[in-house]
Amino acid sequence: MIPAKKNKNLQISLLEWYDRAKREMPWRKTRDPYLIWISEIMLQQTQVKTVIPYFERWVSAFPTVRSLAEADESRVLKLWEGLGYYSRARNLRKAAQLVVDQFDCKIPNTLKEIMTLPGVGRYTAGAILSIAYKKKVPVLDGNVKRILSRLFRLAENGASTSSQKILWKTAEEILPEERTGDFNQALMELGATVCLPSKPGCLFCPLQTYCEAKLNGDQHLYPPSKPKALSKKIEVSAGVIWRGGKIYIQQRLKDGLMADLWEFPGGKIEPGESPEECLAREIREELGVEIQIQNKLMTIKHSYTQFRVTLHVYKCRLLKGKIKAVSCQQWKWVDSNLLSQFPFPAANKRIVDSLS
DNA sequence: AACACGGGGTT
DNA sequence: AACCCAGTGTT
Repeated sequence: MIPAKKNKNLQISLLEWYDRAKREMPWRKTRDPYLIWISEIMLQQTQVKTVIPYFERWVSAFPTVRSLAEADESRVLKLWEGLGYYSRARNLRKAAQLVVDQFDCKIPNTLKEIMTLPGVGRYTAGAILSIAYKKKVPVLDGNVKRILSRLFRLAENGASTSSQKILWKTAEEILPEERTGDFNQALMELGATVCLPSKPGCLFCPLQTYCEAKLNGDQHLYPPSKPKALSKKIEVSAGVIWRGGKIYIQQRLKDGLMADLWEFPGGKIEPGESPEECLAREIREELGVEIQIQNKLMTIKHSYTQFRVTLHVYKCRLLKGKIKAVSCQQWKWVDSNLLSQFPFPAANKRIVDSLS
């Protein structure tokens, strides 16, 4: 809980700052729910500067919900051209038709109803209700998350569901009774112009005397950075080749990634290739033999620093050919209960564990 | 909870 | 080049 007095003072300071420092934006000259709605959709993941010309053109082309509802989709998309996330435009048109048909041409003014419109999630719903209808409803976007995290030293970055929940709750608690729409916009404005992600301008911040992170001098620690996105995903096949009670393994080259470790043969699945096709190809290329795939043993997901690997593991046997391994230091046929003596990379280790 | 969706700005 | 951004819908 936020102490009532602190909350009140903080609200006053922020609103004073907003009145003084807010930037001019076309949608700040209106309280038409339709126009507020359009602006909020356009502003999703899109910067103000980019949105302004699109908004102006849109208002001229579709000044009312009805004009949008009656427009051809191709014309709507043409106006959106270059703005990205095109489903926003398609949803906007669909939602406009819903508003005309089911809500008597009026943008709904309750959270429950407005969120039935395609493209309107909790953020957008909160923005429209608070700005256009003066309802006391919070918003939570990237800016507000960052500010709340710093203001209350919340170790939340919004990554998990529970973290989201805490942030929404806080966004609600902090809300003033009056001027809720301005207050919400003020939070976002502060996040966009002062409380920046990397270099927060605390010296110019109207909330500097309330901000727990600033008071502790550790504002740079909030919000805690999200775990690095595991950008690249790769799919790999590996084969457990049995011959007379023994299993084939090979030792990786002495340089490079996971040097000198042992592994099961296999490789990366190429586009359009099935895991089985991949395995047969890789073994043909690396060992010079043909194999028969008997059955799938397991699927392993494993994260490396730079990759997230899905490893498809198959039990196989040799069909024909004599093994002559390339791109490995040496190879061995090993009794399954001796496999664990050899060092394997983590993902391969899980195959070993299942075999012994 | 992870992912796709897009383009532009920042580091 | 990676990361971030006034998010939402789908799986």
